[in-house]
Amino acid sequence: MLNYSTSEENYIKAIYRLQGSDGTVSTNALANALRTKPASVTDMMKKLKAKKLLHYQPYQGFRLSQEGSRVALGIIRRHRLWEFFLAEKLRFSWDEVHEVAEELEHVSNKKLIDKLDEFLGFPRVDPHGDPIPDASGRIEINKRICLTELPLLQVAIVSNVKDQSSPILELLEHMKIRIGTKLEVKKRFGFDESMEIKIGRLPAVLISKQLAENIFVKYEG
Amino acid sequence: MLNYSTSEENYIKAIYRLQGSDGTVSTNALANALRTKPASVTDMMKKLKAKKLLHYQPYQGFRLSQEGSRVALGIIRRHRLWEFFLAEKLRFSWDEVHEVAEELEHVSNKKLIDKLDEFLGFPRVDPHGDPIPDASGRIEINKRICLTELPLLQVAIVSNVKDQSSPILELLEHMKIRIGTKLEVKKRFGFDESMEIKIGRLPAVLISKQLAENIFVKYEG
DNA sequence: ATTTATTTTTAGATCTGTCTAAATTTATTT
DNA sequence: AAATAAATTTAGACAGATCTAAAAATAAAT
Ligand SMILES: [Mn+2]
Ligand SMILES: [Mn+2]
Ligand SMILES: [Mn+2]
Ligand SMILES: [Mn+2]
Repeated sequence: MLNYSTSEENYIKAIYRLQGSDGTVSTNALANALRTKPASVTDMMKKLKAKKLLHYQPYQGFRLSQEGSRVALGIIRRHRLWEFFLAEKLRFSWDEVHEVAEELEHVSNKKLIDKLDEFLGFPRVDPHGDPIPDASGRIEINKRICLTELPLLQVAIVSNVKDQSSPILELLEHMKIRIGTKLEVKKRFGFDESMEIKIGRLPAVLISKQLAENIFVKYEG
Repeated sequence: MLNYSTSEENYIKAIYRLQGSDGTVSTNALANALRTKPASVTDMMKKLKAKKLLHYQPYQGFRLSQEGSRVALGIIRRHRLWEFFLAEKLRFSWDEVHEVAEELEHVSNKKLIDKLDEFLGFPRVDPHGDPIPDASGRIEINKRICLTELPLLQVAIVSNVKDQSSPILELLEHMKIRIGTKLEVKKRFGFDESMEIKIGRLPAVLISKQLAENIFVKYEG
């Protein structure tokens, strides 16, 4: 269990996110995600390769090694547990937690995190609906579908929101849509790809294509 | 409200501690406290002077400016609030909190700390009995005296323990002495400067000079 | 298959924080 | 008051992380 610098951790986490379920990540994509320059990425890739955290051949992109993925899941665990703590215990709103967790995630004391997990009651998802890896790095990969693909009249539960910024939160709160909300799509309109949805017994409302694209749902409770 | 690096913050905090109530701190003393080298201290002092955080003339030692003290109190506030959180909410023991707080203290988000303070119920002292500065940097300077100077038969309350390591905790727990414990000194023995103390209605016990020197008490409740 | 455009890497610089070894200043002794 | 000792600063080096500008490799277009 070596320790990695804040910078190394930010690179590892970004690669994990970009590579999805086993893709390869390019220098430019990573530089863009981290708001840094391609030359800096190449430098860091050499360092992380030397530490055996990723596979990398010059010009061929990179992907995390098994150890790299393990490290990434540890960072994501810390990030999401802190987000849960901030939202649940300190009453931060949904769009404020990410920024603070971005710093707290780098305090990597195993006991701290495991005790925090226990204190929080072993939460399964963070305030954005993203799953929290457990102490051994296991993460539940529940199959979510985008609201744009949910069959008509099929009841589903909001499990996740892609964009996690302040403006979308404002809209979702106004629409009374949050993680865990049950809803169904009544009708889709081809003209602007807007759709009419019904939440519980509330009157049906219309939501835009842009909003629907950011809402992910799952079946059952 | 500028932001300072972890390194700068560690220097500022150490100077604050060493200078006590307005003394001047020497290069060697600071190097020793931070387990670094005198040359590194001189380098950093130049930087902190340029940022107007301290007064410093070469060869003449240094002391924090008003702004430097303000920054120091902010760091101490964060440190002690996290220590309280770790002990009270995550059930860390007394000697474990410091190390973790040493890292958490550098996450300097004002809202995070003020919300944490509120969540914890605005605690006045950390798990070692040290006072916690409030949101505006005020800190209560309660006059504590060392157990070695407490007059005989004078009841007092344990308010603070100087050494905060694991071995002293073990001994204090065995003796049933903790922050808030009421006790009085029954007798002092010149031979080894040990003393007999009485805690509440428990039978009197003997404690060593070394232990007494690390216990600080205050009068009244 | 060349040429052109894009992506990626290298070369060289800068900034922070640290170190060792040498020089300088201040304090202490004789 | 000199000489010696101790404390402090300077000089020069190095590692981590970043950048700009130039070179090299790969991909796309003609
Ligand atoms: Mn981060
Ligand atoms: Mn999240
Ligand atoms: Mn620290
Ligand atoms: Mn403390």
